[in-house]
Parts: sequence; structure tokens; C-alpha cells
Amino acid sequence: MSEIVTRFAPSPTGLLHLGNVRTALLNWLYARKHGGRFLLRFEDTDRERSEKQFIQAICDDLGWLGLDWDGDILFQSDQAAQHRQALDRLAEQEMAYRCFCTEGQLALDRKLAASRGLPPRYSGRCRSLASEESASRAEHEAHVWRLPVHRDDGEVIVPDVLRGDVHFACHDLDDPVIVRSDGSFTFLLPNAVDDAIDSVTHVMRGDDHLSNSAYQVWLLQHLDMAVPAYLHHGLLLGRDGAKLSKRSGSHSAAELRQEGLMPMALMQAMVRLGHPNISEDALSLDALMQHFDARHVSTTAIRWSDDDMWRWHTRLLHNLPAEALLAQVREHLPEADESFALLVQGNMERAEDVLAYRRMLDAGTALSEEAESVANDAGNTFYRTALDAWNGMARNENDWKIWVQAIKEGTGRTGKGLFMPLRVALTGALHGPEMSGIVGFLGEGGVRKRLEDMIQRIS
RNA sequence: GCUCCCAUCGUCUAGUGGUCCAGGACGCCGCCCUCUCACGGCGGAAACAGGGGUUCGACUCCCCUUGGGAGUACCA
Repeated sequence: MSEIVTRFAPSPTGLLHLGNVRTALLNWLYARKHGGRFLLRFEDTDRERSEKQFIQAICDDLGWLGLDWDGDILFQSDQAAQHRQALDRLAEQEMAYRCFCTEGQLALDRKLAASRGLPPRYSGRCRSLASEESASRAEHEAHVWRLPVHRDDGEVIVPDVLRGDVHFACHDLDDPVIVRSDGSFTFLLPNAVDDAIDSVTHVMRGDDHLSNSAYQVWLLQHLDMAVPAYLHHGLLLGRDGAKLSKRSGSHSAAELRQEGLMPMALMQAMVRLGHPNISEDALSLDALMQHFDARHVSTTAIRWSDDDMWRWHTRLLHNLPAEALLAQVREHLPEADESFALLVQGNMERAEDVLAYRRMLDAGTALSEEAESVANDAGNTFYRTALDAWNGMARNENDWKIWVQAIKEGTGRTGKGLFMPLRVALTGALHGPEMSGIVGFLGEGGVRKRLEDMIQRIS
């Protein structure tokens, strides 16, 4: 079996969005899983809308996600000569023709067809122009190039690995434009021809391309080029079941990165779509790849929800090695050290949650309203008792147990009423790590300072 | 309108004619652990869209309906 080659072929007209990310990931996984190559090719045929900044942004995002590509970045525009040549070959065989219809005419045609309940297809007006006439008019008339796909008989078969052969009757297909009146190519031909040039063996893309594939299969066959295996996956929908849009919860990768999302969280959520029961400790891209199976790439439309992704974020955060964890924590609390980060690691969903524990690092940190009400409820004498007990005891490894026992006896408080005021005084938060760990972290002076501050605050 | 794709718990899915009064994961609910949050442990509710066939037998095959998605551009 020859080498598997997949590609991700974005157009540099915008940022990488969730749907793109999934397509890129799927192609990457497929290639890597089978020891093949994964190519990155920018489809910059739409000169109007292509922008350099997006090329950089997309590369950055892919890098952020850990999706590396093989070889140089490819650009569709570099293959212009090949595209031209392909067009010439088609024209020679009369498998492409010039169309001189104006956009106004076409719009009218469509309107007319619609009013008669017919599909809005190209009328075929220019299809059978004599080649001499066509050539001579071309010298002074604007025109596009079309493919004569539409006809009464015959069909085009799109070989799809996931759903079997998909049949399209030529009768239902249109004569698509492949070259615009400004001479530039539309997506159809360059995309297919480049795949052939680049020896792409498997094309994984959204099923919004299914009908495009019909045209491209037609094209490749008439060009005597290899037709790749297609895997048209179902599209991502918003959580409301409607097309994924900004409103329904779509983001650009860049946006998520800014929000502090760990890229692996996104990868986790995405790879697991369609894959039942990937073991939960498959936390790396490599591990995920081991479990990836293209047969599980689903053909159904999938509801995407950010929740799962963020849950993975939390899970990943809880499993982060100290160094990486500290880096994230310090973005919000620069004065944090490793022992602090490790102490609160299990008690945060996102790195910014450490802000709730600022008081552990800065004894003077003010209290939230809730915390203050807990403190007031306990009262000044409670804290005095606690401070006295703390000052009066011998220091040893059971500081916490001995201390809390002493306070219990001194105040008569137990359970929540005993622990919460202490927790609030020492951390500023109503929840968090176990108290013994907190006391250990703050140390003798640290605890004293916070109790003294507390006494002052509520006196 | 036309064409194509899709259809199992809330979600992602397992299931390729009998092993399924449908299994898992996430979520949800309850209990346990517990000062709190989280973790962990245990348990629970929760689905074959509907109707026709085919068959001894249908979640599985066929048809229709319904529902959802996509395309129908000189966007990709």
C-alpha cells in the first residue's frame, strides 16, 4: 500500500474556527496514525479576500494546537501554471467552455427558474457556442469558464469511505464556473488538481463539500488524474442544533487561546466526538492518536458544546506538572510559588480561580461579601481564641489537629461553624484545599498574621 | 422548490437479523467520603422518530412519512 497523504487546505480569508480545527485535526490524525504525511496548503485563489495576516494566524493556531505539517507550506497560487494547463486540456476536449452571460442575465435566469418552480441552474446558453465564435468573442468580451457537467444521462459517483458511493445524476448537477471573468480560478479546479499534484490520497472534509466533490470527481476523471478517497464528515452544530455560528457558540482558536484554554482540552473534546470510550487517561495528542479510528468519524451532524472542552481543561489542569501549573498560576498571581500552586491545583477549574485564594499570599487581602459575613458571624472573640490557641501551643507536625481541637474546646464551635471562619480567615475563600494543607503552607507566622488581620477587620 | 447526506438515552456513541426487556462515556440525580469546592467510591433516571413491508425473528435489510443538516454563487 502506498503512503497515505492528507492535507489541510484553508483559505486565508479568516481565522481558524472550530469547524476548521476539527477538519485539520482529523486529517492530521489520519496521516499520523498511518505513518503518512500531512500537508498544509493555503488556497489563496480568491485574491480579493486572501490576506497575509491570516496565513500567519492560521499557522500560529495550528502550532498552538500541536498539529504539525510535513514539508514546506504549500500555496495554491504557486501552481497557477498547472491550473492553466488543466484548463487548456479540458478546453481541447471540449470539457470546458467559455460563458459570456452577464451576472445580470444569470440573476434573471435564476429568478425565472424559481418562479416556474425549477432548480436555479445555468441555462446552458453558451454551452454549444462554436469554438471559433467563442474564441473571437473572448478577445473583447468578458467571460468565465464553465464545465459542461449537466446533461440528461449519466452520473458522477463520489467514492466516500464513510458512507459508500454517493451518486449524483448529471441531470441534477449544474455547469459550474471554474474560472472567473478576471481570469482567476474558483475553488473547484485548483483544489482538486493540487490534491492530485500533491499526491493526496485521502480528503477529509465537511459534508458541505459533498456536492463539490461530485464536480471535482468529474474534473479529475476528465483530466485523467487520480481521484482521492473522500471522507465527508458531518458538520459541527451549535448546542442549539443550528449551524455553528458565533451566536450558537463558535469561536476562533485565537479567541479560545486568549481565554486561557489549554489547546489539549480542545483536542480532547474533538477527538472524542464519535469515539466511544477513549480511556480517560489518554491525555496527550499521541495517546489520543492511538485510539483514533477513522471509522468513528461520524457522518451525522454533531452538536458542539464548549462545556466538555472546558471540563477537559479542568481535568488537564489538575494533572499538570508543577512547572507548567505554576506558569499558569503566575499569570494571575505573579507572587505565587510552586507550593502554593500545588496546594490549590485540585480546587480550580481555570487558572484564574486562584485569585480567590489571594489572601494566602497576601495577608492584607480584603474579604468578599460572603466571606465577611461568615467572619462576622463567628465574631471577634472567636478569632481571639484561635489566635491565643495558636500562640500558646507547642509547634510540631500535628499543628492543625492540635490547634483545631483547642479552638473547639475554647469556643464550643464544631463542624462547619468551626472550620469556615478559619478557612475564610486564612484563605479568603469559602472553599478550597484541606485546612491542614493550608496551615502547613502558611506556617506559624502566616497563620498568626491572618488571624491578627481578621481581628482588626471585624473589631 | 430541487439534489444530496443523516436519524439509538440530554450529548457523543456501541450495536452489521436472534447473544439487546439495547451496552459505554460525558452530563444529570441520589448516597458515601467530607469544614467547603473538587477528587474518589457506590447507585439511579434516561433512547432504538413514526408507519408499512421482507423474515420464523428486526435497532439492525427495503419503502414511505417526519425531523435535522448541507448544497443549489464569478465563497471556499
